[in-house]
Amino acid sequence: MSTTSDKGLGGRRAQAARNDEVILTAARAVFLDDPKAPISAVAERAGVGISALYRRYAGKEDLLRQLCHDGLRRYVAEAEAALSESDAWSAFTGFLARVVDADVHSLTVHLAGTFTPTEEMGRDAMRAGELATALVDRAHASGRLRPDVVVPDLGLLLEACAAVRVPDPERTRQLRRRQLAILLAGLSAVPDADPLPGPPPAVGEFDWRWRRRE
Amino acid sequence: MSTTSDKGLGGRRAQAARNDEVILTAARAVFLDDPKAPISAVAERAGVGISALYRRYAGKEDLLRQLCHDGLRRYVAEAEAALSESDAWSAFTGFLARVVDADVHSLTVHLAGTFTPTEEMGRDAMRAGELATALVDRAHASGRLRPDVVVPDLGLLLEACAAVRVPDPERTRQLRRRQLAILLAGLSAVPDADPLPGPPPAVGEFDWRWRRRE
DNA sequence: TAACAGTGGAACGGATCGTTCCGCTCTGCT
DNA sequence: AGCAGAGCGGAACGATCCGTTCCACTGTTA
Repeated sequence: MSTTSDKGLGGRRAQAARNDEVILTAARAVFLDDPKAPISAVAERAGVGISALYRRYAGKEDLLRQLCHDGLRRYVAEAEAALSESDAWSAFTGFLARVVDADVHSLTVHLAGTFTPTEEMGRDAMRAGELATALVDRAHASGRLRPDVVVPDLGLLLEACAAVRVPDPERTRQLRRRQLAILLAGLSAVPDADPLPGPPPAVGEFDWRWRRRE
Repeated sequence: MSTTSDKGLGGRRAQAARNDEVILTAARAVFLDDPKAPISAVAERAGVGISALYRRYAGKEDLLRQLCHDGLRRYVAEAEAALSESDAWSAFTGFLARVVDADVHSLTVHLAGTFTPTEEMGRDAMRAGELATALVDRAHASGRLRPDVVVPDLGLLLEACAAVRVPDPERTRQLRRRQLAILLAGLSAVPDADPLPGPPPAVGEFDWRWRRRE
């Protein structure tokens, strides 16, 4: 089919393959910064023309969906990795730190509602929920997590970290780690703590995010 | 000037005076929900025409500035009230709870950058900073606040609470209170705690929010 | 009853954005 | 060598949205 190998440094084909990644990276950066950024901003950031985008994706919605699904898969992968650790508490905290670092929350929740989800995404989201439950259960069993913490509290926690945002990405990461440390300290079991107030968040309370917006 | 008293139930004058409040309330609700909502959404929510808005404000920017300034004044007022309390820790936590409930953070930070600020706002912002410092200092002195917490951490904390958002306002308030409780537990001094990671946030690190955006 | 403050909402002009389209380049096969 | 076409850049188009202006109308005030 070609005289040069598919992965070789050859001309057009390799350039195209490289663009696949360049475009996805640019899209991630741009849409993390502003979920309703124009598609032209992605092309500009990637240093390619608009048609290079439309050759790969049917439209904006398609690109957004892919990005979101990637984030969801990352979440699932990190959760599975964490569940294979032996220490339940460090699995729990390590998982959260990695998810916060990768900005998975912005990729999933903040992009949700801007496209119609696929069935596979639904399945992955369900799997993510199961894994999160397992992680929280194990943390509870270890006695290090305060008992009145429920699974949906994780969503609130991730939202809180994702809300921290400064122009420099690396500095953003540092500040989020600090925020996470405070939250984890607040989530740690202590002997004579006041119970957390209000009805705890329920799983169904955040489904509205996935319904189509605007 | 009028046969009916200015505050009486008389016709047009009273209607206009009532609209002043109705419009401000609607604007607050709308722009809290979406900082870049169109001005027509405010009119619709208030149940008035667009000209009723333009009679009172020179333009969108003017309205946004007023809203933001009101939020800033509320912040200052709550801080002053808190500083007059005797118990430093309950002053600190009570202040945060009231500011979170009033959604002052969304009114100020999230609206900043959409208008050119006035000098008076600059002065009020400076005063707000001084009051926050006093509140944190007193909390430190009481020994209840962990020593490595700095003043700009308050901004991160408020951001984290403002990020919690569900369709129902009252439920949003409850969930934010829960989030605040977790964060305050994390901010409480405990004997053998790991120090908070990373370089602590600095005051100047968040000025960019007040510079004009887009 | 004349003047007018106050109002609703249509209409306008500018800006933005998703998508299409056309002409060009350079590759890879024959 | 030569050609078909994959891949690409970016101008152009049409739709939408939004801030602001404008005008006709209404009830009140003097």
